Amino acid sequence: MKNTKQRQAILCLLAQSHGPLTAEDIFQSLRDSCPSLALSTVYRNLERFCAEGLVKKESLNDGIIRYTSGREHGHYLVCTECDRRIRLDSCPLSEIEQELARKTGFEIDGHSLTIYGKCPDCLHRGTSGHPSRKD
Amino acid sequence: MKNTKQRQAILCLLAQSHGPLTAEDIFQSLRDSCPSLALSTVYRNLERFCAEGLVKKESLNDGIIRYTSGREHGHYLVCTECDRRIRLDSCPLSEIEQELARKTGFEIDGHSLTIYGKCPDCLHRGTSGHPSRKD
DNA sequence: CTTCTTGCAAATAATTTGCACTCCA
DNA sequence: TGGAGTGCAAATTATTTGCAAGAAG
Repeated sequence: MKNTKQRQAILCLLAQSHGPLTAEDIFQSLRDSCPSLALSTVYRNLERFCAEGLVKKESLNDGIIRYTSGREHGHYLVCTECDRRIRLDSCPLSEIEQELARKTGFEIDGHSLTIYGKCPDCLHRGTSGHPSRKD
Repeated sequence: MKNTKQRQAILCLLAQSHGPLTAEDIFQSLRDSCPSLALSTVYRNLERFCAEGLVKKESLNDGIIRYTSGREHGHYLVCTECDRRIRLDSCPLSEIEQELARKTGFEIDGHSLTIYGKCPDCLHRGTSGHPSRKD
């Protein structure tokens, strides 16, 4: 895989980001540092990075794909009101996966786990809180 | 919420389905039994059902939203080659969620968990197997 | 009747693709 | 220099919306 400014910029941005980013997020963020960058290049490279395992896709049930730096294997507790996220550090699934592989004959590649809820702030604000997120 | 043919048909289909369905899936499946049905009606009702808690959304990282009958709380082991799914019956997360709620003050609403891998058939067929699924 | 729903068509939004040109190795 | 990579614009695909006509309570 060739090394280009665009690829560096995208990977670098993802590595520095604290949460998952959409293709559009990345495109906008790189406007300044890489003005000629095309949105299609972002998509193409993200797809490529996924194939190489450098980056992971996720989609939080709103149909929009978000990408995270590959090392960033993590699970989140996300607030359905304000989208605030808390990273969960423990991953209780490795044993389960081994068991599952034995039972089913699958070769397990990975998993996605997200827990949804309402954060304390949004709870106290009542259910009629401001709509800071679409879904 | 008024009771219409369309709504019955959609809910009924979801209840009988073994796996999550896309809006398009539902639209196609109901072609015969409900010829005048519009795709936008499917979307509108699915959205409505989600709001009422009758149906749940999920998205398997391909950016396409799938819907399942509400009771159908389940987790899947899905093959990344052929999309075959195996339902997992145990859900090891309830304890974890309780712990999490105590620690973070979140009110936990639910979670999504999907485990990815390659099923025995696709493994034996080699990695260059037929592309039966996009992602 | 009156309001909630639907169907249709047109509008968005997200993502992909074709192709000529550019730039890394 | 040659082929992988890019930008642009156009094409798809998924989803949403406006509005007049239809059906449920």
